[in-house]
Amino acid sequence: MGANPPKSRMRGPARKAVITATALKVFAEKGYHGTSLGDIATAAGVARTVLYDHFPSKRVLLLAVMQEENASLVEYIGSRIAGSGSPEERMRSTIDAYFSFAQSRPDARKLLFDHFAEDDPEIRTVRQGIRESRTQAAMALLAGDIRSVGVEPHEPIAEAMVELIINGLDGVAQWWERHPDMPKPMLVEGAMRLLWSGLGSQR
Amino acid sequence: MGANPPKSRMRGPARKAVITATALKVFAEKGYHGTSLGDIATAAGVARTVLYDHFPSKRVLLLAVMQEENASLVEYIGSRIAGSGSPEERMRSTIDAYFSFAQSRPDARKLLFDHFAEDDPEIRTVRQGIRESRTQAAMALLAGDIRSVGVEPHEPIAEAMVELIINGLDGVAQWWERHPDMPKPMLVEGAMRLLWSGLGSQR
DNA sequence: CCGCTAACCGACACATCTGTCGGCTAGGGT
DNA sequence: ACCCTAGCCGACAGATGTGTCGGTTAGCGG
Repeated sequence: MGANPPKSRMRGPARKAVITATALKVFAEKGYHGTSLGDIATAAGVARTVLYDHFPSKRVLLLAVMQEENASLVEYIGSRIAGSGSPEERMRSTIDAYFSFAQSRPDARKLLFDHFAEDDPEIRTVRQGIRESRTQAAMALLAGDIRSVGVEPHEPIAEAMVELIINGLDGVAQWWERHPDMPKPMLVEGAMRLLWSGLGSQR
Repeated sequence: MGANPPKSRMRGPARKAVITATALKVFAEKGYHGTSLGDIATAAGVARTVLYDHFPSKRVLLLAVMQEENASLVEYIGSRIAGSGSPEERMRSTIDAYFSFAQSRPDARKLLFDHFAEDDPEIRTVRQGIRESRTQAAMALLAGDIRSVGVEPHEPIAEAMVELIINGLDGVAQWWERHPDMPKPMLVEGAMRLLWSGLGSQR
């Protein structure tokens, strides 16, 4: 996969970075149980045991990659939310930011969103924490809009509505991966039409 | 897990039914790669090799269960869609039907929706077919509503919007499983508020 | 009551995967 | 120029999982 012939040695941190980047790709594609450390090692161009020089186990490797990519997602979205503008504009820019992330880092999106039903208890716990923090962040963003349709943000139903929005948008991102020709602005427009205006609005 | 002592022999079809029912539970909980035939056999109260008397391989077993449960879902929803009433009423009853299904058959929902990123090529293909037919069915249901907001149902963006709705509703169903105290009518109301009225509607 | 089919199971062969251990050597530090 | 550490690897042990084969027996049909 990479340029093997040179066979040069890397420094620890550099090799570790190669490993996490490769692990992201493979885990995203095949899921936790579906990938072996051998898969990752081969794809990264090193012997399998090298992975153990950097991570004590397969589980810890996945966890490290998940934490890393989640931080990256948070940073990515956080840095491009429009602080000002109308509520509508703010929501539009957030949706736009998420779709941008999905486009520029498809593996990260898959790792964080597509494999939520893994069975390992410890992984489940971490994943649950990530999801909850994500839901809370979205809740904070949408609190005003939710209130404006007559639901108080602290009510449980508000959380369910936020889940609908998050999962719905990710569903669009998944669809986009299968239909990459669709221009992003059109997707944003379609999502806004549904979530902001609603299907019941006459035209 | 079951009443073992009697140790009575079952007829072929009855045993097969026990196996598929058990396989549904275990696959739904742990996913394809996460479950072994030993897990299923133990949970079903038989020796592992008995599974091979009914299915030639693990993959075929999963595929059989998926087809079966998908048929069940289609039948369930199809039989309770309100044929008459306003577009709004029709949408509400469909959402209600899906939430009812999610509540009465949680394992089936998980098997069909939560594990969409399995890696086995053949499984992927079948799963993709199931999803496409589901999207088309929803599209047929929503065609009128989609058109009424200015999007033609044959445009690709319409498909993306349907994906948003489906994935969003399933996100609510997932949330409901973690918060079972929420009464269903309230969930339906919340989903309608978002998808029908939209967040932008003043109150 | 008896035989025979179909249900059931234990044991085996083979493959794959995780994690460990000790050895080799590239290449930076001195 | 040499050392010696940090990066890299092959080989091994143990666990787990799939699929096969042949034997055993429950219990239905005659």
